[in-house]
Amino acid sequence: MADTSGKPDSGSLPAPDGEPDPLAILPGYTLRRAANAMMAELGTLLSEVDLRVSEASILLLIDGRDTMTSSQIGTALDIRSANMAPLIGRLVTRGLVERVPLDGKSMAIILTPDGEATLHEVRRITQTFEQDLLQRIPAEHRDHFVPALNALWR
Amino acid sequence: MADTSGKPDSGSLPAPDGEPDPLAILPGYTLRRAANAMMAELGTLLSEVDLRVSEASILLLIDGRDTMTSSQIGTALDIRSANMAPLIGRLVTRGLVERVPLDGKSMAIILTPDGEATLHEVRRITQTFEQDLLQRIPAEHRDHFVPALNALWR
DNA sequence: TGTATTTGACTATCTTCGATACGAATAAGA
DNA sequence: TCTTATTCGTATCGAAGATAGTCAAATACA
Repeated sequence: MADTSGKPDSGSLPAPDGEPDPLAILPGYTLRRAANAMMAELGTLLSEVDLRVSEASILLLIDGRDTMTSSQIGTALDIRSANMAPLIGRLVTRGLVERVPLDGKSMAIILTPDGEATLHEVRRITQTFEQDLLQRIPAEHRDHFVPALNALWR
Repeated sequence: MADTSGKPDSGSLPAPDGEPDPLAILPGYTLRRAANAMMAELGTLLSEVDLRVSEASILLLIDGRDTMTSSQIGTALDIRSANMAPLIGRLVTRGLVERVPLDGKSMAIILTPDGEATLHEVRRITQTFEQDLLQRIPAEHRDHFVPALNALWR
């Protein structure tokens, strides 16, 4: 930082400020950087309720549904059933959801009262987060954001 | 952000076809899904040259520069130095880059001839990928995509 | 009805990515 | 010289995602 640093900084070295990241014009690269930055931020916010992004997503998804199985949740969120098991397991251990037998093979994953209370906090956190995210996007681009993203995976 | 006044949403029926993901209107969620989908796709494409996305990014970044240290690369790509070490190590092992002493402490990471040849393949792959990505976005949203994303992290 | 296939939940294990914590060597400053 | 900074690197951890495969229940069908 200090201009007296021993860094050679010879004439051939591009100035740190004058040389923009040449990758920043690549849509895929900016998509990755933006998603990483936003998910890191959301993760920090959600640490307040000791939940990870994927866990919070599950709570948001199953709210108001009482017959969603773990495999249906996995299909909706694109999480393999092998990865759903420990995910649901942790939520069960924490008393946020419970498994209710549907037919002897399938289990419905439903919110407990504690889960509903936590979900309330999750909604508060995510709504603030989503609002802030949109606010950072210049107004003229804002309405194009979600439709453009949805075209990439839906 | 939920549009409570919008569509009746078919009531309580969890119809397999008619039940859209209620999270799909959340900007942060769509950002994550789109980025995951795109990076998985790019990863598949780059497996042709046996490189991961982060490794290809490094090659693209250091091309034409001969005094970039591993810490400068890490700063540019937002990769911790602890994670840079094995990343560079693998590229060195594969003969794509080499470490050149700058001043006895710092090492410049530069492309080898093999690295330049591989970079040529990487450019071909990523250019096709980036073009395809943009093509998937409806034309009226396309020009807003990169500016909106850049507002989130730059 | 009886057999075969599919499905749902789960375990174990592997890979990638990112983050800390720490150690060694060099450079810079008191 | 001694101390502090920085740089590079190690070891290790955690989250997320993927494969392979077990087991039992549900379903399809001859």
